[in-house]
Amino acid sequence: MSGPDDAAAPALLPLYAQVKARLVSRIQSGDWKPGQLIPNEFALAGELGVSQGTVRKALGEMTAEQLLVRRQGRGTFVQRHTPESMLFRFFNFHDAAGQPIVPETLWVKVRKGIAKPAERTRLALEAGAVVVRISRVRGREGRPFDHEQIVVPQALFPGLADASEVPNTLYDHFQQFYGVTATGGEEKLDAVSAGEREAGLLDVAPGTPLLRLDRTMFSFDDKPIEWRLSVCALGGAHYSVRLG
Amino acid sequence: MSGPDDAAAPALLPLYAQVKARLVSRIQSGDWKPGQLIPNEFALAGELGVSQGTVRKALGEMTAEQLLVRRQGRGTFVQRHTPESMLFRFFNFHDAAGQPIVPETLWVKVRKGIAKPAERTRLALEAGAVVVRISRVRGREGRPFDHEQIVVPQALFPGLADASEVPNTLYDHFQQFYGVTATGGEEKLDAVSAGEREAGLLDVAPGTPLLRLDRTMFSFDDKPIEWRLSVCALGGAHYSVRLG
DNA sequence: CAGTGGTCTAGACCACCGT
DNA sequence: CGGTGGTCTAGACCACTGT
Repeated sequence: MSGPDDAAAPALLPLYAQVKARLVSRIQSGDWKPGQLIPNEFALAGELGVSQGTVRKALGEMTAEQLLVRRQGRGTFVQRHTPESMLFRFFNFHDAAGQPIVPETLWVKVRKGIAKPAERTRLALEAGAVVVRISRVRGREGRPFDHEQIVVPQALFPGLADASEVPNTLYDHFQQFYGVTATGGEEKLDAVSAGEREAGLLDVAPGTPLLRLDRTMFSFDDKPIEWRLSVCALGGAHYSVRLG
Repeated sequence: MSGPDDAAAPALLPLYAQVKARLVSRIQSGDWKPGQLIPNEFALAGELGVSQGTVRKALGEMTAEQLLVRRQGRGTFVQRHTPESMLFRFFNFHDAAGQPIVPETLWVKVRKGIAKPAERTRLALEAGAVVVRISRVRGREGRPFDHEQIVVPQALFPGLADASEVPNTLYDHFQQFYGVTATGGEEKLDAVSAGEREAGLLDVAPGTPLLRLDRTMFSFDDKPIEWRLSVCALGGAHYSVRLG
């Protein structure tokens, strides 16, 4: 309606980017919750004092980043993590036939402790910060597939270490119970030999080649929320990457 | 200018998608060559009988797919593969410090032959088709890093098998000399033990864990243009993946 | 300076959805 | 049917580039 500079926005960004930042912060703050229907384009445009096309551009970028889901005829919703959507996005293993692998948890142990230097670096924590460490073995069809060592800041997930059990899929649990949304991550892969301990956990012979994954997961503003070190006995399965 | 249905287009697609298809085909056919400046938005809009905004949407998608490069104040250009851009896009290895690895070719052998069943499947070839097989060892700082077995259809790259030497970076060479542009690919990773032959080629002990990559590369219309099987002795390096 | 892509607006019509 | 997102248009102004 009025003009390009309206409210208290000292930014030097395009209007649509400022609109996007405002909408993202509404999700980040919990003002808009996962699964919730948000106002339509015209309502947002009127409220923010910009045109509908500008709102559309902001919503389009947020949809591309998987923060929103738009459905013609229904409306725009905040993306809600489900076990299925999380596996599809962040679990890249497929079997020999190309079918996605759905892992089960075979064994899990949760501890609490003071963050070690390596953990502080990965999770951007201050000295003395408390972390929750989850060690678990996951499998497919009852056979062990990978051993994961997961570290998260306790401050983000209070009570996680004391819960009676840890859910099989973590990221949807993080979102639903702690309001922490995983938005992306970085993963580093290499190959290692199974030592005595991994061989026992994964039921393979010592020396078996394993795929090792070193993953850091981020939320909004690239804030680290999880560090995960996995070793996998693939047994005919593989890790899939799309190049583009 | 006129309306939504103008020329001979029996499609049931949005206008911008039809525009995009036409523009892609101009690149695919070689009408527009890599590095070339293409007409501006208004010229294309006038020529195709649509509005500038519609052309913009098509160009935007093509830019997102790395088919075009747009530079404010200069114009829109067909994306040109360079050794650097190809490494950045399709070579995901980084050293322990996180720096991208730039490989050299240490050893290479080129042969010609009739496609085997596995090769026919991967490259969608008919029985009796001729393929070129490239076997090479690449390294960093003179030390062997990976052994690649590359298979391409000879029909796409005539004379490649008879060339005096094979360039270190293939995809830019494919584009520049054969007009074949790699647009994307699929990669499957797993871990294996070094056998006698790989151990010798990569200068490691037999049994050393290696990262194996099985890659199929595609051009326009998802047409397969290359199958590549690599085994890598990482030695502190790693394969990087961005999750999102 | 002229030409290009980048942003922003205002309005129209269509396709789809639930009631 | 009314409401939503999806498409398409026409025009304006800005920011950047090279001459």
